[in-house]
Amino acid sequence: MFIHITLPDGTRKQVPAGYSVRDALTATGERLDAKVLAAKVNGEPVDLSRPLNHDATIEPLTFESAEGREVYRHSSTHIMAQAVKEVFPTAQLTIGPALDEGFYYDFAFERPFTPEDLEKIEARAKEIMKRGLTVTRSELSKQDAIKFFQGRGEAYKVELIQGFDDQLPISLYSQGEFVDLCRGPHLPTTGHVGAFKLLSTGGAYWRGDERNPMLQRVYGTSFPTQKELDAHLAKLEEIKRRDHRKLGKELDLISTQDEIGPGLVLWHPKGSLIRLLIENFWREQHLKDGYELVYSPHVARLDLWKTSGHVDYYRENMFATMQIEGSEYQLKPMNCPFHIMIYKSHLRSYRDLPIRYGELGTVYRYERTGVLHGLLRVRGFTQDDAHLFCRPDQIETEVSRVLDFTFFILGTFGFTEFEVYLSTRPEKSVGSDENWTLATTALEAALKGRGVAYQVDPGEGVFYGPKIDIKIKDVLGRSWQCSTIQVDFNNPERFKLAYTGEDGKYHQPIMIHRALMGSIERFFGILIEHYAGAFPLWLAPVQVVVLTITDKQHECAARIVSELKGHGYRVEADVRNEKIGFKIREAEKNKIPYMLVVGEKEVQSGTVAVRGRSGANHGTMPIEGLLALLQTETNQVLRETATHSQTR
RNA sequence: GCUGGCGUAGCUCAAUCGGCAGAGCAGCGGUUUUGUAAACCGCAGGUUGGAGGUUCGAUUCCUCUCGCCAGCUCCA
Repeated sequence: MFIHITLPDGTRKQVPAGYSVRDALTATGERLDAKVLAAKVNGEPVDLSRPLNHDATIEPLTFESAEGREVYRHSSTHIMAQAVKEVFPTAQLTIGPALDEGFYYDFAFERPFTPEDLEKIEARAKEIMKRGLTVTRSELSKQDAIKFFQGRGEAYKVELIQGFDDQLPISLYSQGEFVDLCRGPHLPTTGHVGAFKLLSTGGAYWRGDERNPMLQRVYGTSFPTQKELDAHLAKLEEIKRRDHRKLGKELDLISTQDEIGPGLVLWHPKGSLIRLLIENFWREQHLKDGYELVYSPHVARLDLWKTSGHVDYYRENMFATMQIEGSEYQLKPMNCPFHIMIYKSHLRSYRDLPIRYGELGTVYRYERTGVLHGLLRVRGFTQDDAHLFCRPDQIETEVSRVLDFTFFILGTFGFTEFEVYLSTRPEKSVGSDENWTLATTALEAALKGRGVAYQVDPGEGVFYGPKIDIKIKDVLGRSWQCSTIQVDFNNPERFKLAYTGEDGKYHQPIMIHRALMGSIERFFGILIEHYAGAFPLWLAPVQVVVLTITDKQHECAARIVSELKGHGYRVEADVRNEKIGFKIREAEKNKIPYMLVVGEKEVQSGTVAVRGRSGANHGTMPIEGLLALLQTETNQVLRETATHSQTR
């Protein structure tokens, strides 16, 4: 009996039934490309050794595809698990999946793995790769599989299998003495992994639940070649080099201090200046975009948060209340109730809507100590918050506006790639089906209307309404959650918000919560890493530094500084009794965009020698030339701003 | 919060077995007047995160506590 197979290029072949994928691919004498790791048969990833019994389309998988990499890393983690079992026979297997850039495996073991253990495991894993063991798949009934793993003392595997469907066979993969429960597929042999490295260890709860026992997780990664592995390791180094905690300290931008408390940030003058520039830009653009800016207090009566529902839904993340003159007050975890109260301060007409209140509002949230992280996760932070009050029929337009505005604001900071998620109704939620459908449809329509590609996150919405989350991609390709746009019908109800309609009757407005940068602290942390501390000219705390060769140029330097200051630039002069190399080194370390070297020659000719950050030589020019250079660079931001305003 | 690791000068790091706490950079004082990423000499800088304990003696060992780091969980 013969079957027909179809390849991605449209080629069709006839091969005997029972041929393996590999045989089918090479049936007409072709050589199997060494890069082929596994294959997708009728869309399902399978081993190359899988027998084919029916007509099928076959798509070979290589490391180039995400699915191919997953197979590769999955086999890599099996190799690591085998190494662990060989070196530490008492370790029990649990689970070990592939990740986007590597893999991990969780083991139940009596103690944490040490760096020395890691070396031993890695050495053994490499030896297993050299052995080139054939990886074979087998199937057992659920009962037999349980017996098999019980016999091997793998209690966690037994527990996993017990949760599986009784009817379906359980697949196992073995290589040498090592056998693991696994869906597969896998590489043909352990020799197919080229370059392999273990990276770190850490604790992880069994099934991710903190009530369960702590397992020992080992992270690693693998690539076909050492060169690719080295490139990946270099990227990890680059991430370390850009760490905002390190750069924030080195550049004297921010600090956190024990005496003040964890997750509470001090903004030093240079960090504050950058923040001021960001905030000024933010305010200007919001005013242009039809927002009204407001301020609200940092504490308020607890009753306010009872009304808003935060006491019921958010208490775990709130600081403790304080007793003032017999009533309870609460440090604010959110800005929305205040904006609502401004809305409520007088009657609103349908003609007033939409109303857009924006605030750089500082909130305080109690976060568990273990989650705090530099600027990215803190306990006191400022949200670039806004609340839009609108009629149901205005949701779509408002969301469209916000989308445009978001991409514009984030684009100004050099973020041009985004991941957009639409989160729909979760199980625990309030509100009518009509409202949920209305809001979700409006969000979807807005996304489609702006031509934004998005993914749906089912059930990931907030309890009070659906939302759009926007993640930005930084220069290293990492994604960061910043922007969120959330529809809310709960708070208008809780606070009894109303507007007078055309019909003279009261109607309930819809609220939209939105933040673009999310939190200024977090956004700043991301910016530091995105720019590696080398802020663009318009954000650099010091834009230009004048470096004198000898003290004969002091006067000239002072003149240049005052002239540039007159044009609004942030300039300093370094007239210390130091060699020019020393001054340049320091300016480089401070990542100052432009250095003006002024010596006898420049004084004579009335010019400056312009050196850009990282050594760029712009040559010698008169001050006017420099001003033109600076202006061109800052104007770029302004021009884009103007373009956005025109489209409004 | 949980598991593990780590807290020494402003910063980066030393200190053998429990035996006088040290270096580089930064700072300050001098010398040097210098041409594109570190001139030279000197001075000063510390209750070794905090509290308790063991010991003749603790940076070192033990207990507690605060903070940081990695991971888990959670999230702007």
